[in-house]
Amino acid sequence: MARQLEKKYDPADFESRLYAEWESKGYFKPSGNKNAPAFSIVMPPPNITGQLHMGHALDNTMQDILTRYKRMCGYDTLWLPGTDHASIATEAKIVEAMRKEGVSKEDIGREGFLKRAWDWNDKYGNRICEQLRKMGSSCDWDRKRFTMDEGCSEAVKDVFVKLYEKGLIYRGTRIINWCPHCRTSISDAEVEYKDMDGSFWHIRYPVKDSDEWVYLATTRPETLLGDTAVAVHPDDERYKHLVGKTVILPLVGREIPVVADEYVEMDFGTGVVKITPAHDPNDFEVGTRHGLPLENMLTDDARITENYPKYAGMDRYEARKAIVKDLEEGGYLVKIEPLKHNVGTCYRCGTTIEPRASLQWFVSMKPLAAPAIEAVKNGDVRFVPDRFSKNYLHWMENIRDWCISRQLWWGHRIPAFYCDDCGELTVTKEDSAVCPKCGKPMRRDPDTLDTWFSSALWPFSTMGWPDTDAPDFKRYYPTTTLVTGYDIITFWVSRMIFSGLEHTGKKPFSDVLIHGLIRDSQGRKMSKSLGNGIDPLEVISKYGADALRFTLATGNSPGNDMRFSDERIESSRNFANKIWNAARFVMMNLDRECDTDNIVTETLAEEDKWVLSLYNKLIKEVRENLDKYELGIAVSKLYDFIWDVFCDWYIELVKPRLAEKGSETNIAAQATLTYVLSNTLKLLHPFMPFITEEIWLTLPHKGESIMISEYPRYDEKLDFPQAVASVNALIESIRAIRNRRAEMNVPPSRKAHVIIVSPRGRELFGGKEAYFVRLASAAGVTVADKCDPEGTVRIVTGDCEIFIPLADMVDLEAERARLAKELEAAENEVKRAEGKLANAEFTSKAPEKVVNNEREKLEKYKALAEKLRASLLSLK
RNA sequence: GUGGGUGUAGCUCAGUUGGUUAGAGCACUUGCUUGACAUGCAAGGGGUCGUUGGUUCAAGUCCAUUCAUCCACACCA
Repeated sequence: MARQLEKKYDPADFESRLYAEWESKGYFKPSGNKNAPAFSIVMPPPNITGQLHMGHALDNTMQDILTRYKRMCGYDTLWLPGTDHASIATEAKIVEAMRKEGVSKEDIGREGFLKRAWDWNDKYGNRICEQLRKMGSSCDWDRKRFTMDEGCSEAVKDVFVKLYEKGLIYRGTRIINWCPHCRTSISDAEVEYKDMDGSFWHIRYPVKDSDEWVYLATTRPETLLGDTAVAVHPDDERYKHLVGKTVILPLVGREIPVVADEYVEMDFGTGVVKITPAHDPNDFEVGTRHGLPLENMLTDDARITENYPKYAGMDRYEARKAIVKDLEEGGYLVKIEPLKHNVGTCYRCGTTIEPRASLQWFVSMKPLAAPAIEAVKNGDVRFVPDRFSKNYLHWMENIRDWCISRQLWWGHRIPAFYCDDCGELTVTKEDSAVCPKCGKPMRRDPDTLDTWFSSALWPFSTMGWPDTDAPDFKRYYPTTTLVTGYDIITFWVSRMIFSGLEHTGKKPFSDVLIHGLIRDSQGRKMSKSLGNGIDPLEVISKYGADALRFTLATGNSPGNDMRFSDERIESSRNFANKIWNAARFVMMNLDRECDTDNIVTETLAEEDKWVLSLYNKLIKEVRENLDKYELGIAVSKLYDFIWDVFCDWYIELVKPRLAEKGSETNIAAQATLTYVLSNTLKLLHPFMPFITEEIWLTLPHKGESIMISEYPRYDEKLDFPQAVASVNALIESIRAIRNRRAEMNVPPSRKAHVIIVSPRGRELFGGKEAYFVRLASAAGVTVADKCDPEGTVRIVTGDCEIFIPLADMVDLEAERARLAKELEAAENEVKRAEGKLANAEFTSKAPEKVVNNEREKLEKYKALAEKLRASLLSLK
């Protein structure tokens, strides 16, 4: 053997070494085999500000499992990595760092700021990629992209100009969500609503030239400054006489009209609503219908404007206090009620959003949404699990126009130019544009685009689009599967779908595999503020990447959250350790080169055939599970096979034969051990790439690496049903004997006398005496035509009876009780089966297989009950 | 308000198109220095699958009801 495994399993010994080898040998690159089907995934690009967290770890483990599996199945496989410039998050981070230096954005200007941002990207943008390497991610790093690299930027410009020319991007004044902290607009999707305690202020406005008042209530009294009307319902008899009249705005003295609008609900409150078109989406609509002026009363950082000298410069909450106080003193305040209401907050910084009328760029969504809805409805794009298509459709069907302009510097600058001279607006991909109308130089729009605008193009902008002849675009687009969490379906998945359809005419991917969140051991979200996050890198350094990946794959069912705990990661590490030691055992018993691609079946013992059959079944099931994205099920089957079948039974059964060096049976045992181990490692490789490679390379093997070997295929030549039945019977008997000995507290040092089996045992266990000796503490096995029940403990299985001469240890009373209990259970089964079979409905309607199964079971339990009865009798 | 998830052993969770006696890990009890592994081995206890009803020959699995819990979206000033 070229190399032996270290005695102790220590993943740090080999994980990074193997990764470097794989990468340097180019195994992560697509095979380029034109005859093979393509399989492609684009990695959801992590933010350049980000550090690897458990969410990334899960997402990338799942992608890597699929990629490695498909690669081994012979697909031409591309997993394309990259990073996202994350405009708002990155900008906030840099501004914060600058604040500590006492420098502001304005101080250094746009150029200076962008330089800092690019420096940041150079310094930290690659950090997360290094961390993904530690996970074992087999993505093609040579194809790594960045949302602001040249190609992606070109795609963004192209898309913007095309959509503008089609009339699907427009500029207009609308109510948008304004974050006073980030000082930018954000989209509807970026607003998080939180329940907060607030108050309901009831106030009254005097009607002009009358002693009447109108009573109304508001959660935001300070917006009174921006009121340009009050509204009532047109059918409201109480207020009909007021419509068209004028009320006087308290504190301000502005005269504003009373308008009639159906938006007002008569039954709610007093039926009168103050209308602040510049600071409320609904009021904006009312304002538009009635031609009301927009009165913007707040600055960018949510302070009162100079228009209201008494309050100017106060922030919105200070102003609220001052205004309430003034209202009270002026006799306008009626009462204050406590109220819980939902307040929109910025998803990045948590600041309360200020709805604000503002001139921004928008994408007209309705026309783009229609085909995106259709693609999911007709199954062209499939969500796994399916229930998420409902979320998606709900979002798409109720979609509003997408505000895409951001008052930030870090990002794709909007390719729109304004001529200050003639007022012309030009949208063009050219950078230094001259006004097409008057030839004067133009001023570029200072705003940048929403980060998600470029993310939406990711599946094709990374493949060379807008060049539709780009080789990657032609070969790997549309991609096969997108793997992501349910939390960004609206942000990202939906936008990729409509963008792909609109710009490439094709869906961006066929399947969307959704996973849940990783929670802590108490089920809480991992968050910085709670400090309960578990760092995947720490887990890797302590337990290894394989253990982390295995933990993330185990119990992974699509769309569901999972908890992460020390117990689970330890159990995964123990599994890795188990494999390691099993492999060491196999190797120390090898004295010849074994063929791991083929196995000669003629000389195999029954247990060899047994393990091969179970292995063969495993291949079929694991492949089926992986094809259906059932990663958690596949991995638990591998676990059970390796631990229970291969280690606990097969290795134990085969041990005696390993001592018989040079014999035919010894050779067969070595061959089977090696064959099954080596190929099971292949099955496991997508889940635990490092340990499987390290062991596989040490075993006899053909080829350079397990990761480019062929994934095992089901082979009917390896099915041996008779051997399976026979070895299962053996195992059942050994278990039963152990069980009896344990129950009777037989000390392990005490070998039983020779075990006697009933005649049926001759066929069942002929030649298998050694197993009983080794595994069931027997001194030997004899077959008796007629057993002496005196002085033995009896064990009855479905197939035969076993007698152990341990009479001196038997409490006859307890023995009888035990047999009686077993008999009762058997009789109950007989009754149940008989009842079922007596039911004509069952026998006629149930599938034949199920009925036959029931018949066999009935026979089995009848025989068992019969034997138990005989045993009981003989004890009397 | 609308939509959705979850509820299975003490804990955390699997359970694939309905079909043997419902599984695992951890925890627990008992016994083992078994020449691969104590990160281990063997044996064991522990569940009326949230409730009630229905469909079916057959329900943890499908339908309805209800309770609990979580989430998403939308929100009336």
